[in-house]
Amino acid sequence: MSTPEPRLSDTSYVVLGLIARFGTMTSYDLKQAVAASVGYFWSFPHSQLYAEPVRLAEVGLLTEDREESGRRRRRYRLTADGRRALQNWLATPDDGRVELRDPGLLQLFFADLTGREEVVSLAEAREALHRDRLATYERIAASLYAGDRAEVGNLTLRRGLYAERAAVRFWSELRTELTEG
Amino acid sequence: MSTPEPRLSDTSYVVLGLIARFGTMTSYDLKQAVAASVGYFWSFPHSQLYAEPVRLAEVGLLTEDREESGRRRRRYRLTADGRRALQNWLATPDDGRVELRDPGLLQLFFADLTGREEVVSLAEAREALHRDRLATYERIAASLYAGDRAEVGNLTLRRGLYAERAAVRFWSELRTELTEG
DNA sequence: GGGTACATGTAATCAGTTACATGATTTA
DNA sequence: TAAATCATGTAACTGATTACATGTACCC
Repeated sequence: MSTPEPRLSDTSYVVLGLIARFGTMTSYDLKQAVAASVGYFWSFPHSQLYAEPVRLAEVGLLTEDREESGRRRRRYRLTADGRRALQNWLATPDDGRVELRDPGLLQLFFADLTGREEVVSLAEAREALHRDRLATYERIAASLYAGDRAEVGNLTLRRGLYAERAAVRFWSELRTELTEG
Repeated sequence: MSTPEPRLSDTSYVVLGLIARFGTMTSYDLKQAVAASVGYFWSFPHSQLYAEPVRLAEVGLLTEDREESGRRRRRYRLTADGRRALQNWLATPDDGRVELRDPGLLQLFFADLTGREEVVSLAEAREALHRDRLATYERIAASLYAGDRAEVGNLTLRRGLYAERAAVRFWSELRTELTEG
């Protein structure tokens, strides 16, 4: 209670969580881990994965331990406070907004300001994009399919599958309606 | 080609698009319009709806015309350049990232660091949230249902319906699996 | 041994958020 | 006529994005 309650963002929790999971990480490790997992639905540039741990170390949620030799990497670990902050966050369902941020949807929202042509190619492009992502997720799922379906690692992936299927359905329906209508 | 190609964000296009649609708008009008439509899937604080048009006016995509009397409101209109910029954007399918930003999903991603209890209440909370939103969208859809299903105004709403249904399915399945498994 | 890609970081800028502030209008 | 709420705006801050910079390893 002595420190003035540092404000933690979702980004902070990504960092804390990954370090909690893997024990010790450099910023580059974080970058890799993000790219291979959360990055699919929660991405940010790697520069944040350098800046954020520094902040977290400043407020005592991480320890920073810099190599003396060669690359002088900074290795981060969780402190007791860090673990507490993380548990605390995990224990209370976040009521933050869920947002489907899709520039394509924004364009569709303004479809009335443009021609049918443009909307058709928008729908085509977006359908293709989501089919791609769906395929990617399905490949990943297949490769994981030794394990239990409800295993945690698979859960966010499953969420991705559902979301992508909905997206494909939407855009392809739209395309059909526009070209056959 | 004389001006140095102002960088336009998605926010810029929301502003340009709404002004294109309605002709003349104050920042407050924008705020209202956003809250009632795009805001559902692309939100930002009202302060940006004051700041952004100022920038757009500076780079010549809007004209600003300030009331002399009483409230001295700024009324914005599209310039020819503004319309061109907008058409231009609409004519090229944006290849920007689609992201499902959901803090709850982030928590789920770190479910391995916590107990089953916490995950259950997370799933319950999220299921409830999405059922709510689904209900809202369904009410809106019902009230619009005089018109054609494929009418543009309804399209982003339909997208919302699909997305919310997928979300409800996901979280309620998860809850079931966790409590019955 | 020169090029290319990976690894690691910093700096500057800019957009987004929070917070504050106050005038106008309605309502109790 | 006081309180509450709507309307309108600005300022300060901070987090995110872009861009730059350079070291190290590997590949041809």
